[in-house]
Amino acid sequence: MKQSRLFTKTRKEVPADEVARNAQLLIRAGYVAKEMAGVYAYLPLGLRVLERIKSIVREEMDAIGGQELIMTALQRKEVWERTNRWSDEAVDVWFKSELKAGGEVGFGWSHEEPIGEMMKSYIASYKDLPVYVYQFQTKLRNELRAKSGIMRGREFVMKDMYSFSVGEEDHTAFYDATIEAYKRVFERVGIGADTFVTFASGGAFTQFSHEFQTITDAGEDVIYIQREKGIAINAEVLNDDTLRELGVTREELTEVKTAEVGNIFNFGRQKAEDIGLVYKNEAGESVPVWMGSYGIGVTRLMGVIVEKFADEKGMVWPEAVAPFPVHLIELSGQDAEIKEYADELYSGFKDHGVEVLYDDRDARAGEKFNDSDLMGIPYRVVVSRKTKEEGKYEVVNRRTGEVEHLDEESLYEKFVNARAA
RNA sequence: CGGGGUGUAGCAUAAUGGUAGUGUUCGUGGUUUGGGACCACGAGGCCCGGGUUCGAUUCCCGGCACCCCGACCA
Repeated sequence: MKQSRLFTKTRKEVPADEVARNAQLLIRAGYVAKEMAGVYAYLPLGLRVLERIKSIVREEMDAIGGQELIMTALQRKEVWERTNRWSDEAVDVWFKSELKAGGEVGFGWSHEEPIGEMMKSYIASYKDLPVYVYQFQTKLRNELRAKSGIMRGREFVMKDMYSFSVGEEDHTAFYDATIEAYKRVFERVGIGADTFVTFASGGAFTQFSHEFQTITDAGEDVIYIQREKGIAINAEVLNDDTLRELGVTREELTEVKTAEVGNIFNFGRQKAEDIGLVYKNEAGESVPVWMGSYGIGVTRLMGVIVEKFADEKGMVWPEAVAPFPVHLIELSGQDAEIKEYADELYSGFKDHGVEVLYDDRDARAGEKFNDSDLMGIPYRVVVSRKTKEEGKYEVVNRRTGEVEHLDEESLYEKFVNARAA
């Protein structure tokens, strides 16, 4: 993509109404635009990152048998009344509205009730199970206070998956498979080393739920970790009973600040019983389905990635989620010959299937370099009079600053299929 | 929801009871060209409603928005 055609621009000034580093950088670099408190639009560069993350999540969910669908944003009041979660006392983040034809609707802050309700139409027998479905959807939550940029908004994208199983054994197997799939997701997007499967409060159905917590000062949670044993405990459930249960002592735990990037809940049979989702077993008896719910905050994950890797110059995207793998910069000045030379390389990248953001703007080197640093594309390829005379292109690693000089073929080789690896 | 703070140009900011200055951005011209270069000219602004006042961007009241701390976050 030619940067001269990109409608977004960078800015030097930090927005006065943002304290969160992720929002400051994403806005300055033109990845997102703030619509209102806690609500952000995703612009072309930001959308690319979001889609990169989604495709990784999608691959891993598909790999464990997930089937993608998309539920509705508008939800029926009756469905939530059935589980006593329509009232604002029970759920304090509801957005609600009225139908002109009469009656009330809610804006989806979660989808476990509606999806369970819908599944009644498709699950009748043990032969219909298991079913694993997931979606990427915008959730709307009427938070009293939005904060932390895109890490905690009133509108955000979440991947939520729901499992429907016949018995505890199948249910637990899938629950465990999801933990592994989530680990792969966080590994692939680059935060695996600092992301912990964390014991957290379990809600009504089980003693614990599992959260995926990533170490970052920008987070809102506090957890205690024991790296060697791979154990992490949310501060909210840290007590003597928990410690004994998990076989750790308080002394060996380290306190860290984290952001919750994923969580999984085991509903047992309770949820299905509440909503009346039953199947006939082999004996012909009606039995509630075993259910689980599994979430990944996609936009929050993007924010966490920004927070974790940004340096003083701007963002630094891991290759797997970067909007482009390569930022091509031409420093032709008024030199038409160099411009043409750079254009050819741009075409060459396209011919090799490498997605490139090409800074073809009539701008000075400093401006282009600063913008490039801010945008955080993993590799910068520079074309100038100097590189033409040398017969090699300059390749700079955004994260390490390491510089290579490659000829055209080595350059293509470096980036072709780089993302598959 | 409790407490606190702020609303001035696209962005970031200053001053002011007598209609506002700077930086950046943007436009034009020129000199430049490997880290936001320089010069000239130009464009662009006081959140909304009410009150006090001869006169309000400024003071007062209300609203709205935004930010911070806390609470909340199945």
